Amino acid sequence: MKHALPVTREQDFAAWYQAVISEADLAEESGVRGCMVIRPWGYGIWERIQKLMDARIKAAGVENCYFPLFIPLSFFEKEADHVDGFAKEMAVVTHHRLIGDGKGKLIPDPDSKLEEPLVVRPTSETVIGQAMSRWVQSWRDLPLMVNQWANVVRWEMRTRMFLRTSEFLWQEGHTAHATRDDAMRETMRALEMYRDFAETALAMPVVAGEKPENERFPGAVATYSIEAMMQDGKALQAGTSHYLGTGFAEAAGIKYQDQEGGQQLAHTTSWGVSTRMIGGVIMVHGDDDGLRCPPQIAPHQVVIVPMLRDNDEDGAIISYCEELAQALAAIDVFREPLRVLFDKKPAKAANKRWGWVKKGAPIIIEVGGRDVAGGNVSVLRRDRLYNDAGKLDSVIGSRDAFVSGAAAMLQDIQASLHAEAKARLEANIRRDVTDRDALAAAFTGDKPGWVEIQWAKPTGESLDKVVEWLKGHKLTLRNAPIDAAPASGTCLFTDLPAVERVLVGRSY
RNA sequence: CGGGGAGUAGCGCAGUCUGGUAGCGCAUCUGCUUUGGGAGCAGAGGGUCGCAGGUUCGAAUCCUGUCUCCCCGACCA
Repeated sequence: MKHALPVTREQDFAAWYQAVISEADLAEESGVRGCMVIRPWGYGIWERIQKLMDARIKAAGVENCYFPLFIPLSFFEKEADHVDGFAKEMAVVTHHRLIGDGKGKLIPDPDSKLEEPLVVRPTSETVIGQAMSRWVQSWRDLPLMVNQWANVVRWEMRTRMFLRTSEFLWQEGHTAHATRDDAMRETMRALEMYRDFAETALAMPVVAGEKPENERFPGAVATYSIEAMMQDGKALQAGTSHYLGTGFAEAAGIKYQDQEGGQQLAHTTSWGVSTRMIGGVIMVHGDDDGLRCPPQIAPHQVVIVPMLRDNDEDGAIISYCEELAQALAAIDVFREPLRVLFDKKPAKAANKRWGWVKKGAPIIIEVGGRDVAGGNVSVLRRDRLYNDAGKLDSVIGSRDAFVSGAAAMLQDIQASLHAEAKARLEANIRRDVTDRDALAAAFTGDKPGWVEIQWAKPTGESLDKVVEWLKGHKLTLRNAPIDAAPASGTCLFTDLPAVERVLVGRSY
């Protein structure tokens, strides 16, 4: 069977991933290390993610705001664990002016050196904490819940488009609460928001759980994540929510006067999802013909491609398509107007069709002269492109029937993408491994999936030993699923009674 | 940041060892012919060979430096 991409998932998953990004016009290299140009189709997907996530954030009573890109270096020095975690990957601004070097080049003007270097934000806990210390005076000011949509920079050693870029786009929620319980409730609310968003909007099944101590956000008391399984079995951390305790409040001075008149430190949280989610969508839903974009986040849900012949029939085809587009745009699906594009670009119809296949438009409609004459449309569903004979499954049917069923078809595509991914996730989590040799053996195949094991939740040196053993097998602890079955038996690393279960897997 | 590979037309590549001022395929453009479906034939346009120095009468080719990408490792909310 001929496929649209030059390489299949089976042949080389990493090369396939890059092929999807390039062939679907999602993003491209920028010439700056680890930084990508997000092209309109990729950015359109991000805008959809923003729109749907932003609604959920606001529904929880969190308000949007914006903080500066530059953070004074000294802000990071106040929280020791936090600076340890980020120091190695920060971009720093030290000068504010350029001068000619006399040889036609520009260099930073030594006279323009900043008194205090400015860090390009890797995350904004410190600067937002500073503001919170001004905004919070009384118990009546709590909870304080803000979010910002922003870009951040982390100078990672090894970058991969969407998955780990030097600069990336995200939202970061930051909240301050009077009590530990309130802050924990918010931490779990954000986690559940992400879990539901991934499953519903992205059709991407995930496992929500608590990260082990060694995987915690620098400075956090507890870190929770949603983990998604890619088609090669690897795990992708697709969102995180942190309970920060009072450490950041202490560093920034977020204190409030309680009802008894005493001074108390606030309990803070932070949580975020980023453009990494797009990488997850690619690796969960993509196939050998490109991306399969879940309808909820597809910039165009239905694309109409006219089969023009440069003859007298063209006018009729164009008006037929325009009327079809209008009829579709009047439909609501997922509680929003259906997004339809009539692709009038002057290109060969077959090339346009394959272009939309690679981009992953959920439904591609082809309209030729015979369709117009018969009141029909040719429908191609991206989630199941080929029929049993291995041919493109382009189904000719009545235009009116298609229009009245379009919303249901999009919902069906969203559901079938989710079901397919969910089945794969469940089929690839093993729960029968009880010793270390078996654990290592479980990861010898090509697509090993994950293993859920009994876990005594060791800490400190005991945990370090476990992590070292795992590292020797290229494995990591993903998270302790919050909805896992109760622990039973002994931890295969420590031989102590298990207190919970934890997922082990390879990761991105 | 360590080891390996690579940067030549929009894309994919050859040419580099053995220096003599650039070639192929796809794409693009034009014309003709086709057409329920990623078309055929003919012709045309497009590159200071990643960048900066150096050697040389002459550099894609040799030397030095540098940037970016890919793979493995280290690192990683």
